[in-house]
Amino acid sequence: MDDENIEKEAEKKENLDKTTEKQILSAAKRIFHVKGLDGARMQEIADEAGINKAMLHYYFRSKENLFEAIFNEDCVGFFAKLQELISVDLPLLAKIEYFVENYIDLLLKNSYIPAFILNEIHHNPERIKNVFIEKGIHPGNRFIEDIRSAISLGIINPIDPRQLIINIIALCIFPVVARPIVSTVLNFDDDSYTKFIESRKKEVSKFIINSIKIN
Amino acid sequence: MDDENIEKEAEKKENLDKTTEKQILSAAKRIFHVKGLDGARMQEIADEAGINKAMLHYYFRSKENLFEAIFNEDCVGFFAKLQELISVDLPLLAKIEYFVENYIDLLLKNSYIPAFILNEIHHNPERIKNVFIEKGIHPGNRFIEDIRSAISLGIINPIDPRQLIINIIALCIFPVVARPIVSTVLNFDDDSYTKFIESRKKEVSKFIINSIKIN
DNA sequence: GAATGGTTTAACCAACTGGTTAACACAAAA
DNA sequence: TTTTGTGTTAACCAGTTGGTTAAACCATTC
Repeated sequence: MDDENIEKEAEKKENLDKTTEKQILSAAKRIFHVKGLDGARMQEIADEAGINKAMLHYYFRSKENLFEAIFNEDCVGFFAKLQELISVDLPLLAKIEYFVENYIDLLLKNSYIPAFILNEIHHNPERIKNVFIEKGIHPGNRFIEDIRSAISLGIINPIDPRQLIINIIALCIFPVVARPIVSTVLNFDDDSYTKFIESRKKEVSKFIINSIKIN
Repeated sequence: MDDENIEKEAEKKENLDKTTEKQILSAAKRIFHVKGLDGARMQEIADEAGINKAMLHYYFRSKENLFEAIFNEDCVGFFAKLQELISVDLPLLAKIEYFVENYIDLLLKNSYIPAFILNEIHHNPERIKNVFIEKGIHPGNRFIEDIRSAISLGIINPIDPRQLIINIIALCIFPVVARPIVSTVLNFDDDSYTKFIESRKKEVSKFIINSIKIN
């Protein structure tokens, strides 16, 4: 491969992130995340992507198709990451610490995603089933086994593993999803609220482990 | 007041619950709760109320006005109830038990409200500020004092009272808001999921108190 | 340099949306 | 009985929406 070819390859690779299709997807993501399926306008997405509205239909045929592309990608990415975090090979209590810290971090870096997914599922609960069926995602099972075994080993107090999992996830997600309410009620500005959630990385795992650990 | 008048008064009172305005409000509530502001159609609300679409505008002038009537009523009712629950005169740990049990009960009986409020605030965060400013709602302050005093009395472990409040509310609300996801992931049917949340009335307060109580 | 085929555009369209209007119904007041 | 004001309706309207189309563009192939 001579210099010229190398150059061309590099150029191609650079442009991969800027194909029309990817531009549409990233613009659509930004609009859908903020306005939701019903609130988003195809024209607005086209403007955001800096292209003609007809292009959206050329690449994705319909608004519903474009939306599903975003929604499914977000869901798969989000649940895959969750699955990855709970699959790390650590003893239960350390795993909980690891999970909480990294999950809150993930949430802070993708703060629109949880509310977006929750909203859209609330308006159309069938969607989530499609994602799980088509994409074959089954988070949780591994974690349930870890909890059962920690209970029988006398490491933690008996608890329904499903209740514990819900508790862990609730404590991580809620402050992100309810951010506008909580920060208003507790008089936080944007920056101090982010710090407040940051501090939950330690606080939440302390709170959970205090509750379940046998001394 | 003779018999005839008494009869008329009774009739009036009965019809109070069935005035056109109330019919509109209850129909609009059902539609907005399920479809949200952007997804709801004025025609659909009119059909649901069994009246002409022009009546909606006769009574509420615009979709936004009608929506705000519902949204504000829901918010005020919801936060007022929350405030009532945390204002009961009990020692902290008993208060937490009392709160969790009654709050989860409230959530189960109004299962659309939390997701509805969260969704609409996510699409328009300004809304919540209007509610708090106009209606003068300030939940939480009383509870924060209770927590501080329980810490200094050595009843519970030191914890940022705001963190504890968020934890309590998160543990109650999340399973209701994320119901479609959780019940799909954990393979619940509708009935068993309701029972699962019912059982959290005891589980959650146990979980919290285990975590903070000094033995 | 003509033909090819994927990409892009401006103009267009039918259906829908929130909102208006003018006429009508009807009970209470005059 | 007439008047008046509130409640109600069907028909209508202008603006918006998702979606289409036919022509133009442009790099590649022959």
